[in-house]
Amino acid sequence: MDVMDLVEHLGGAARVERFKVDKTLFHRGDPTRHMYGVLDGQADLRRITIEGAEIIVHRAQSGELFAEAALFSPRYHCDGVATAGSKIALFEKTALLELMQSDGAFAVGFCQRLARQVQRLRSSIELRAMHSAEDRIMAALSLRLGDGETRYALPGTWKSFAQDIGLTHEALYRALKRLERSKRLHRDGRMIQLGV
Amino acid sequence: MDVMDLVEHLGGAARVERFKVDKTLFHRGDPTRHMYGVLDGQADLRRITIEGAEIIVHRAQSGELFAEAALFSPRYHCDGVATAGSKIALFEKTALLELMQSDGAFAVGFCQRLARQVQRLRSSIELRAMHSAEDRIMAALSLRLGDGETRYALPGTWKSFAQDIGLTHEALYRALKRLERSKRLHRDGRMIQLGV
DNA sequence: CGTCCGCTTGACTCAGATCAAACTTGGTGG
DNA sequence: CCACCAAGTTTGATCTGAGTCAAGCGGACG
Repeated sequence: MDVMDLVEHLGGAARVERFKVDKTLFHRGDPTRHMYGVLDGQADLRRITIEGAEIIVHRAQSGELFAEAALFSPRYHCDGVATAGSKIALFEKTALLELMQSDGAFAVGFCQRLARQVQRLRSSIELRAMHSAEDRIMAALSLRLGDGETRYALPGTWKSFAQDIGLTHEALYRALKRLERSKRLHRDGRMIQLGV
Repeated sequence: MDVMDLVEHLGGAARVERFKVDKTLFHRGDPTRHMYGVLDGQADLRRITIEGAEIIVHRAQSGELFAEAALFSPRYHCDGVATAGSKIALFEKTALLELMQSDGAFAVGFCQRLARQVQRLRSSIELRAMHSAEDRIMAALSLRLGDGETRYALPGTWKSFAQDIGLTHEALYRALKRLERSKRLHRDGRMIQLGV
């Protein structure tokens, strides 16, 4: 179930809008009306600390839902802001909850989506607990590999991979070079060959 | 909805067992029968990398569910191991899915639980993107504070707080001292007073 | 053709990890 | 009630590796 499936499922209770950079989607404290899904672009959930600094609670990329928690809270507890020109889907909270109540299959599908999210996020956290860049890269790749596989095609750029695993691109490139020198990994463009 | 609520909801399809340290709950590749909830103790989800190293995909603490993804997968893709003497609830996958299908309110409640998880995990990741220990501490505390509050009672030990935010306890204590010296925070045991 | 962006490498810095050690605190059991 | 042990707390010294700033290369795309 991807974001567009959700839009179709909800029919009139969902709509797609375009937002310009820095356009605010909702403010902290507003009553919750919508859950959102990024179709294209990027959006941030932000909060202001006591000291006035801004912290990013979540940066949603294309294909991600965000503000799911709004479904279960009467008010937003963060600000939502488009951080690029973005195409974003708005899902009416009440309609979504009703659909979940009444349509068992839909509810299961939605849970599945959330469960996968949880799984990905947890492994991402444990990954970041590894201090060595080399270990982090090897672990991240191992997680993406399925079942005895030893080759992997990077879906995005190396730079975005660096972000995914919480490294600067410089640190990534250097660690990759060390891994290649010690024959733990070989790469050709975006094809990666583990071990040898 | 906490773990014990789930046990009651599921009746005969849930049971509670005790596991000794290093007792394996399930192996990677086994057909999925259960989702789990830690009542007491600790359990790890682990995978072995190509190079034979063990990576921890998730460490579940008391009160947490784990292996939710098992609900939607025919086989476990990690090993599950108790890392302490633990009391763990086992929920039958099929019963859970059926209940979710047929009982709308239950499905919504389960989604709520997952949504909160997602929310917490995301903010935890963004938190770890902050490089300075002081910023990390202040941001973490700000997130735990609700709405104009300025005092906070730490639920666990400082050491466990350090783990939560991805610092060593030494780094935490030092940063706390700096924060106190610069009057950005005051603490008395486990009571924390922000700003002043 | 020029610009943007991903890629790559270099030099430097510093904050947090690591190892070590002392002290408090709380709980257990005799 | 006290001895004792485990765990949390606190401080010190040292080191390392990722962040940062800087700069050059090359391919894609308008």
